[in-house]
Amino acid sequence: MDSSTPQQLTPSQKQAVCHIEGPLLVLAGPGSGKTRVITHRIAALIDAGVRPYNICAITFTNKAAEEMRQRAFALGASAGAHISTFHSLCVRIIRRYADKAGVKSGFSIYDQADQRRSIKQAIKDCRFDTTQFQPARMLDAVSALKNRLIDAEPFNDGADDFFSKVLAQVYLRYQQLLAERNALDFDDLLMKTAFLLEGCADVNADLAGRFRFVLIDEYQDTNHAQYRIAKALVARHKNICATGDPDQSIYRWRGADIHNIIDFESDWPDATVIKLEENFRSTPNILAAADKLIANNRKRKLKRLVPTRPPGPDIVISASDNETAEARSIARQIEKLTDQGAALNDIAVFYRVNSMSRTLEEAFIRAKIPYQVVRGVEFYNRKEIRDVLAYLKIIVNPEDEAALLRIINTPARGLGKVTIDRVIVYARANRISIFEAIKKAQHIATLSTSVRGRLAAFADLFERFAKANVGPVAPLVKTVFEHSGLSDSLLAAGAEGKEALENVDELISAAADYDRRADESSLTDYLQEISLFSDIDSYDPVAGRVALMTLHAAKGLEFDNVFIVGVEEGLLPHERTNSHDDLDELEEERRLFFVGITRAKTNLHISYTQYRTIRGQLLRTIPSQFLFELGCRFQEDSFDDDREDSDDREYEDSAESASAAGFAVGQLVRHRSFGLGRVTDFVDVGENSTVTVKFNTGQTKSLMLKYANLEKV
DNA sequence: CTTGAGTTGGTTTTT
DNA sequence: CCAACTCAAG
Repeated sequence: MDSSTPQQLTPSQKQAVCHIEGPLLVLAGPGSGKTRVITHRIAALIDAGVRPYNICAITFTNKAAEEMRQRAFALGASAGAHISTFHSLCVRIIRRYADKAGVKSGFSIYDQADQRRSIKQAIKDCRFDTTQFQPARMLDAVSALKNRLIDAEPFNDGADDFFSKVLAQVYLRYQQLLAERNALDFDDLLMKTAFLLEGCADVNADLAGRFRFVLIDEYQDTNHAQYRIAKALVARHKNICATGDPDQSIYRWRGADIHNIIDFESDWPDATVIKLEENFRSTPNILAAADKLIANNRKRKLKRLVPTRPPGPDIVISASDNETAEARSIARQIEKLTDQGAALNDIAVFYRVNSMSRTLEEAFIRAKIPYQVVRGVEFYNRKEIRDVLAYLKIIVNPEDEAALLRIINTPARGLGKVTIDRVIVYARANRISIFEAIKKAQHIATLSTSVRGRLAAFADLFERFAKANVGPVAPLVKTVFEHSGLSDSLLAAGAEGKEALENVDELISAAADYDRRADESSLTDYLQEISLFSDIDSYDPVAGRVALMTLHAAKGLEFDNVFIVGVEEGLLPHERTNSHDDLDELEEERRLFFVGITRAKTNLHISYTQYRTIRGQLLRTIPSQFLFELGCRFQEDSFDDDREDSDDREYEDSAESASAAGFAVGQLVRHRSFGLGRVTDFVDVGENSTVTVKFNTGQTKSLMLKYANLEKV
């Protein structure tokens, strides 16, 4: 992604590459060639005689890990260094020391949906009301505790107020449920690993002994658990190299602790700190705006943005009436860019929430602009995919009740709620798993003969799947899909099931990809790998399509042309952040905008609308406070541009009122978007008359009378 | 036991 | 607005 970085390393980059022994913090601003520094450093370590086996590099996403592997390899660093995300590293450690971690190696990794079901179950089991104690809230609380490495028992011991006591019980039960199901959630992966490293001398000796050099990227987004893991890993050799940028910390809400990077120097008193302040990516105007914006944050480590590129085009800030007009306007500008020779790969559109992609997609489809929505987990969240995966999970982990309950009657096979309840009662009474109980269906007195037969057939199905679970994964996925009856039920659904069928085909090809890539295919490994799949992993930078993604997903990327849409109060900063009373949250939203802005190399286009439909309701919106912090002039002609070839009804019927009469200077007028204003100029040239209005918002606009829909007041 | 209509409630960002 | 849930009819 660092294509803009010059060939030669700069002095400070070289310094960061060549520093070998001892703790090192690289404070790297956006576009400073940080990735290059890390890969060069890996190569330099190996040049200096370090065995790749002794190097551990930790990245933020699988994508970044894959890229780093390739880049290090290209620099001549032979394979063998461990390069992965925190979570993948944890899975490997836990699998190796499964006994000590208290799981079986085929453990399931619970994603958000599985976690929700389980916590809800836990709340019910504890006889609490799920409306009073919302599952999502409880899950957040549990997650926060795990991120701080507070396990259920110690938390329970220390719980003194009412809510803590409730939470403690739910937390205990939740952990119990996961243990029964041989499952770990994302936070468990980190917590278990931290406990293994800190509590088991031999595990620690093994890993801290092996990794002589540990490199951690995006250190500003590490949470406390990750911090403790890192600390334990480098305890022996003390060769930690952390890189990051406090100004790009955007994951506070999921436990990231900015103090990890802010306090690095007090944490490691003999640390060397190198700042990479030169920016090789963006034009000076973009950097100036980014710098002015981020200067509004109080909690930061001061760092400059030093431009190295020649000046480029102005940043464009434009307004549209509504999100449809905004999307159309962007489509039009993309067409203009491609006409001028821009590649679609070099164009990206960022937004705050995923739901905003839809309007853009519709506009791009109409304009026939190829695009890709970067949202990887979406695919794995599809019903049909989750169903197939549930079958696969049960093959490696029959105790995974979340998976089992999901598909026991999918497709419908006459095993409804009543039957399942009876099986569960039997299972609990005999202290066996539901899957075991199904196998013993003939002993369950409460069941009819026909139901017993159906349960036996179900158990038999998995008997056969287990036998087929050898070698490559793809053929097994196919077998499961066909023999489970899922295939038939989708075929029976006709046109409705067509898309689902195609998705499953895609899943099978993805599995085949895995088979090709893996040294040794195993279903366990495959399932754990895709559980850790991230949104950005689905991004294909050479696809020849415009990239659409959230601001969060944009981290680490760069594009020649960047559009940031919906920069409005309530959206950015987002209303759910309580940014009114919580300064920290407001600052995080500002950093998010900062990240978006600094992805742009040459053209940056920021837009907001006057009206936006949110959850089906048309709302009046106001420009984000952040816009005024950029120190840029707002483009005043942006509305005209929007409307030029607009085919919206609302503009057409405005023609009558406009043609009715001329406007005198000083006339008070109302515009449906801008509100009240006073006419400062009027050029009467018949049909194409223009009127200049100074609006009460402070903006002055020149408008085509026939489109402006001005109302005399 | 299954299905579909109707209701309710929650509602950002993601490994 | 949408997903998850409830409940009654078949």
